[in-house]
Amino acid sequence: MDAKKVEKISKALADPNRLLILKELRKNKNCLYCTDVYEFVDLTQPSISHHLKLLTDAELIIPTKEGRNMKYELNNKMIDQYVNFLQALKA
Amino acid sequence: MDAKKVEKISKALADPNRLLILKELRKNKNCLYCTDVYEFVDLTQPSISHHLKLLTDAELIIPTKEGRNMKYELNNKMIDQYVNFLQALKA
DNA sequence: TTGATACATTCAAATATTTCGATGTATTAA
DNA sequence: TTAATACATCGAAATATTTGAATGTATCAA
Repeated sequence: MDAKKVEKISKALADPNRLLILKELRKNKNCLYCTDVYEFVDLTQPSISHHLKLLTDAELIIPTKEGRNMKYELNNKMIDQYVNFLQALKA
Repeated sequence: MDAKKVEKISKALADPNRLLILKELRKNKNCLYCTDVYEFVDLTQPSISHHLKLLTDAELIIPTKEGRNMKYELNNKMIDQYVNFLQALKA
C-alpha cells in the first residue's frame, strides 16, 4: 500500500462520526443502510452522505445499490492492508 | 482504546510528511534526531517541529532530550493498540 | 561570556475539511 | 402519472489544519 492510500485511509478514520459509522457497521453484521445512519449520527442527510462518500473513496466500505437504498459493507481486506502497513512500520 | 484516541492517531497518520517521518524512523532503527528530518522533509524548522509535536501528542513517537538534540523513537505499543482497534472493527 | 546550534512557540496567512440549505435524480407506491 | 422516499450534488459558511517568518529558550563550544 502506497503512502497516498495510507494517507487517504487515515483521513477517513480521523473523524468521530465516521468512526461511529464503522463501529455500527460492525454491530450490524458489517451491513448498514444509509437511513440507519441518521439514527446514531446527529447530522443532516447531506453531511452523512458526505461522510459515507469519504469512507467509500477510501475503500473502507463498499456500497451497493439496492432499489432506492444504499447498502454498505465493511471492506475487511482494506483494513488488513492498512494494518499491514502499520505493522511494517515496526519491523 | 477510545474513539478520541483513535481519532487523534488517525489524524497524526493523515499527512504525507508525518508518514515520511515514521518511515524514516523505521529505516534508522526506530531512532531519529530532529536534524535528520530536514534531510528528507522539505519544510522549514517550525513546520517540522509542529509535525513532530503532533506525532508526539498522539504518542506514536516518544521524544527524549539529549543535550541540545531531541531523540525520537517509534512507540510500537501505541501502534499495536491502534491495530487492535482496527482488527476489532472486523470482528 | 559570547556566539552558534538545536529546537519550541507565537502569530498570521493559505489551504483543507466539515456542515447544511437548496436542489437534483432515481426509484417506488398509489 | 403523480407524490413520496432515498440519496447525491452544489455552493457557501464555519472551523480546523498546515505552513513559515519572527522570536524565544536551552545547550554547547570557544
